[in-house]
Amino acid sequence: MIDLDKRYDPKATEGKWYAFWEEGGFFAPDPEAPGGPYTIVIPPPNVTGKLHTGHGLDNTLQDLLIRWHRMSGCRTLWVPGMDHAGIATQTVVEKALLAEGKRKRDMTREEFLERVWAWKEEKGGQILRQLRRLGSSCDWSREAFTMDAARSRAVRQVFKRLYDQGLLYRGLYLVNWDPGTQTALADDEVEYEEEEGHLWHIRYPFEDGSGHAVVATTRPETMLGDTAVAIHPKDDRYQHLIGKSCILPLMDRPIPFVADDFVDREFGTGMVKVTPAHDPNDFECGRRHDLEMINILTEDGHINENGGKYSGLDIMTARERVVEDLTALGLIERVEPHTHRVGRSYRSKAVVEPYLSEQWFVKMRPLAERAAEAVRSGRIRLIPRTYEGVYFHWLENVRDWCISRQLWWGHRIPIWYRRDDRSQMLCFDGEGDPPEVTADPGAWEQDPDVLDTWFSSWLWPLSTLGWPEETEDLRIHYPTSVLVTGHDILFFWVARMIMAGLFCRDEIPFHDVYIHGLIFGKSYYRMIENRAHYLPEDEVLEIERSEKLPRGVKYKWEKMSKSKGNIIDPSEMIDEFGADAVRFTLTALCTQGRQLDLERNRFRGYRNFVNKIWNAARLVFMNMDGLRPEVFHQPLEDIRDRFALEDKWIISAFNRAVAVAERDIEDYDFSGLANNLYQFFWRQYCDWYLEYVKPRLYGDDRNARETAQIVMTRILERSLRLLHPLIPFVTEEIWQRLRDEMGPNPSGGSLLKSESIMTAQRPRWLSEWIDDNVENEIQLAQMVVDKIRNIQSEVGFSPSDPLSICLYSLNDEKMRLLAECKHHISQFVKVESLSFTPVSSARQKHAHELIDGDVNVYVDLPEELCERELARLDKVIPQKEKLVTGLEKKLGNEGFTSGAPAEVVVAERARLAQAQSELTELLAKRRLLG
RNA sequence: GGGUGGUUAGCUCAGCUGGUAGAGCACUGGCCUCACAUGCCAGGGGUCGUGGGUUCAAAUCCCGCACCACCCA
Repeated sequence: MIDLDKRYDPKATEGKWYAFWEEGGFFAPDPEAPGGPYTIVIPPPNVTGKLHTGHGLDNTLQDLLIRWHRMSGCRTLWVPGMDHAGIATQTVVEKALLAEGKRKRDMTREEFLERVWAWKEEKGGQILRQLRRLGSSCDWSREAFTMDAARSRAVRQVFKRLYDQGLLYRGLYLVNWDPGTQTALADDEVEYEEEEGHLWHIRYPFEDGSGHAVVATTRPETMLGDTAVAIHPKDDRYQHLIGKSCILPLMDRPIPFVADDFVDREFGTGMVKVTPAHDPNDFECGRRHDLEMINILTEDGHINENGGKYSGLDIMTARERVVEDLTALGLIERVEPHTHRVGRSYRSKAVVEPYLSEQWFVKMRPLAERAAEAVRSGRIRLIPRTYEGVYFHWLENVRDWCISRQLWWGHRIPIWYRRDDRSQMLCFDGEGDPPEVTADPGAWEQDPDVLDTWFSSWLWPLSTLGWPEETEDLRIHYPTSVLVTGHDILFFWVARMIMAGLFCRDEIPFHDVYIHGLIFGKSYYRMIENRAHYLPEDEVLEIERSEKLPRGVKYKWEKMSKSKGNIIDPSEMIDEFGADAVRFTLTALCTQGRQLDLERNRFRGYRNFVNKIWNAARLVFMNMDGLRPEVFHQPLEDIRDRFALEDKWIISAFNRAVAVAERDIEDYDFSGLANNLYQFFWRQYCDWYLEYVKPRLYGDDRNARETAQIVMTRILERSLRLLHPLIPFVTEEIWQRLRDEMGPNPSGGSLLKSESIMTAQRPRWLSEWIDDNVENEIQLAQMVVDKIRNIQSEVGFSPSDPLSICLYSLNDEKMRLLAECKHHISQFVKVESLSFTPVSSARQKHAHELIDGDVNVYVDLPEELCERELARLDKVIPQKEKLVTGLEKKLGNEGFTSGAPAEVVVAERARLAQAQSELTELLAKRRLLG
């Protein structure tokens, strides 16, 4: 006999099985697999990253799909890897150096990069170890890194191709400048937030001395670089100013008025100062009007020599000085409080400055058109489809992509300039230096910048499979099957991968894109003086434990962040509840919403589910003795005539569950999948089937006992395989115990044959096993039990009191069925006597229920409980009356009887007839008792 | 300002090819029933954001409004 503990202990099994899988080589694609390839490439986490709940969700879903398809017979590959994360990694290493008292600027580039690599080897990639704990079945032998040799080659090659085709250019452009890390950032790397500031109204005197214009600005110091004042061309107030000029205060420079319809007439005075070198709108305006672009900032965020006497000041000081000086000149008309959106570097948190500089760009238009077409034509599916609109909108308005970064850590731009004539360039995609440079090293220098990290990750589906080499992996596994990711990187990653796939190989990178929501946490706060104060961690834990909200404490759902105290660490959850519970929770959480709200308490509920499975197995194993392997293994078809009603029923229900699960997987309905499997296993298999089966297990009929053993064990085994993609550890643990006991099928079948459940075949459903009649019959028995239990509980029988029950129907078929289900009923309620003869209502006092209008359930009532039954009737009768009147009204409406489809009318008539007879019974009963 | 999604039980969400509502958790009451108290049984709880429209019939389709969230300016 297999002996299981009373409770499932994840700690005792998870590490063991992961090692078993990994050492057994089960993660690699099986070239013998009968099905086609199924491939996922992991969205590469940052090398600096730690596992957060978002990763947990993303990778749980991928592993679920991977395990499902592996068990479905596909040649399945999940490629893992990491991203070198330019800025993030450089920042981390710089901090580590600082702790040793060293600074990057005191080191050579080579020395610094050596340190970064050393850091990467030693500390990087923690997240991949955490993914293992989650059970991720990636093929680690194919682990890729965006900076490794193969991936670097791909980067250089695509750079050169773009360069050769004229899709790369170097230009002066307004980029997002991070003065903290001193690099340009992509648009997506800037986070905007509302901040309190001021709106200064400044007077700019007209050149002819006839008065002044008033412009409003949130950033007065930028006026040092103003080269125009813009007004709306249709603004009647200022028509006379077009073509004139005013004098820029402090700089004493004449600047023209220009008419441009980007001006918002309603905002401020309707006049806008134009600083083309420091504001994106102004930059566009400057281009349109051919304005001078004056850069007033240095790379580290100070005013440069173009700022006159303000040069050398940092931005905030310059702002104060400028305002002081303008005030002294009487040129500040007024100042008002103003909230505006401030962009900050997602990495350094420094305020991002629009900054004019020379950068490399990718021309996006031609790439974008093909990327849009791939989705429009249906070659790539976005799931949910609602994202298509957003995707097209972005591509239609896409701007060129700034790919240079002023960092040391990253792919060095493979461009060499001639020192004496920088317009002469070499682009080289080989290893090391180009031949021209080797021949005359002194004459050339390489571009000092590196490429945006996304410039390597947009190649990810290609480069991880070996591109630009035409490898076997590439041939078999490209295009990949699905990309699973959060909606936050739809643009800067998903869309660009589609572009890269089409550009490099003329092929889409994946067929499906499954886009899930982002996980939000519950943050608790108190309002103090109109400001939200977040609660400290210990107080949050206290609240969540007690599940009571103290007075004055409120909560809201927000993006997880440390300052809000609403982070849930998946590793901690694994420690506390086990990896299976965490995976199941995240799967069940994943509805189609964009915001997925996650509470700690949910993990506990699904931990309980895992434990339920364990205990169901425990029951099965405790009652398996005497079941010989060759009996266990025989095809269910062969013993079909031995099945009891409940055996047919659970087999039918199981097949139905598999069919539903298949549909859920096809639809990427993960929460639906989790819920359906949960319902099947707990509500049907455990609550009903395992109870139905007990009389046979404990009875004397050896043949019946054996049949029960076979069916309950086989359904358990199939359920384990069905559930395995969601909860791999507990299913493997139970399955292996069963396999130890029963061994592989002696006659060569596939049951328990494979070494691990993860390479066993997924259960399939057969329509011939689904039997509506059987399900209806069992449903009747269950309704009888429900009614008796309802009476028992509501009327106040003690559960230990045996009941005298009578079931009666005029319908012979149902009578036969109820008689057949006699042992089912007595299994669920304690029975004194159970008879099937008609009862005279007058014979004695009893509680009564009617099912389907023609099955009577009578329970004999002791005198002292009559009043309780009366109370129950008083509750039920008005409900029934309401139903009857409602239906009568509906059927009395001629519009309904003539307008609605005939079958609907018939069904409603039947419902009414049934409700009426039930009501009559209830009223009669009430008279008798009252 | 533009766009997208949402508003259903105390909470988180299903349901939406139209026929008077479901799950999990939470709550209330009863159970140490021979797998499981990480359990078992029963129960309470919703005029489906709001105002219109289409229809015999609307949570479900159409329009307006309010509020929330996210994305892009």
